[in-house]
Amino acid sequence: MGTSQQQKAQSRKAIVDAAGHLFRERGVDGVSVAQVMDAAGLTHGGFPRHFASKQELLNEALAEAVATSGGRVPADGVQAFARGYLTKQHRDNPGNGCVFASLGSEVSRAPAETRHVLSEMIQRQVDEFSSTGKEQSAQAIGSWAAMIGAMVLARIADSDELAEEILEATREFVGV
Amino acid sequence: MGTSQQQKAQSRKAIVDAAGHLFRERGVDGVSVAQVMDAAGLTHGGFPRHFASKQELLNEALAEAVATSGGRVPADGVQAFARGYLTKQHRDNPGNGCVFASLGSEVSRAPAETRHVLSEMIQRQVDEFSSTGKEQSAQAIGSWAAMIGAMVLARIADSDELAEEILEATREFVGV
DNA sequence: TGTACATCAGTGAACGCGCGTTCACTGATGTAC
DNA sequence: TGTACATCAGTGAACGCGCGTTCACTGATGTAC
Repeated sequence: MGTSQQQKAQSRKAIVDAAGHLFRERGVDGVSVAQVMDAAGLTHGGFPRHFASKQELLNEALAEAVATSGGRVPADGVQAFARGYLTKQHRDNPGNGCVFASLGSEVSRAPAETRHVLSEMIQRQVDEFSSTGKEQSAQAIGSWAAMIGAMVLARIADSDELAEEILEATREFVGV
Repeated sequence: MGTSQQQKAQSRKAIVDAAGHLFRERGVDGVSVAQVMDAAGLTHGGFPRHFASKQELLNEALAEAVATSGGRVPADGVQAFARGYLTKQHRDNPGNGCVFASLGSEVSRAPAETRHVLSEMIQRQVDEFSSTGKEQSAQAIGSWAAMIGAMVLARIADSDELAEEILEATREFVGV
């Protein structure tokens, strides 16, 4: 089964998309390359035609996931962003949500290259916040951190009441 | 090599302690049972004399780790707690630090029993905060979430400057 | 206090299993003439 | 426009490896008498 260059690009995109969603849902170690390929509609043997290793796929999937989900917080609209972030909808759908909340503790132990990809995205976010002045910047960074921590706690909580209590308190705390 | 009941209790404690530290340092999937046993000064074959599975050890190690590290935040001293939490010292020593920052995203996907152990500890913490009144409680929960999120971000950051910037901003945000 | 014996913590080899990765093969793509 | 051929995306079987777990064995513990 040969395939055109266009089809190859589509396959690659399907693999990155599937990986981005599955990794956030089940963790990097909780998803095999074969499962990612299966979700992309392919068999696992074709994987090396697109990526040298699972690690390389992870780097790309994370960059893509941060870019296309709530990875970027507008400096002048942190509170509006928080309103959408601190929700049951987000809590129950990690696959489409914030990478730092779903994979944060895992990627802090990832190889240097993977950490670097995310570190640069954090740097860019902090820089954007910084452009608004020192005090506003601390407010924005602190609120961002609170959102991430609250989502982590809300997802560990095994009762909806407790999860909602945490999200509600954090909404109030960041001024939503 | 037979061993007394007292020695068995010591071995069990050594295993739980080693697991608590290693899991926080390298992640649950990043540490094998054999490595935990080795760190406890034993060989892996003796593991089933103490725990039915790695899962069961994880439950106990997490409970112990939360109890003996910064798992419990005093309701009337959140800011004092934050001062010790939001430090380079804590960032560089996950093995002794906050379980939610080092394993938060992993355990949100753990089996029900594991999540339950941690969920109860979160509930107890939230309840303690709640005893201080509604507005103070939201402040405390929000600050706690901000500490956890900030530590996650600071650990992903691959430059000390960026990490310090995040910790400093969050210190300011929570009023330290 | 001694002696015989059952218990069981700990050892080290072995187990099956799923993983990331490799590879011979296939057949459509798309270029050369 | 046709024809011959090299390329290579994708398939499916196979690879070595580390994992959690199991097990026969050992010898000190500590009880029964």
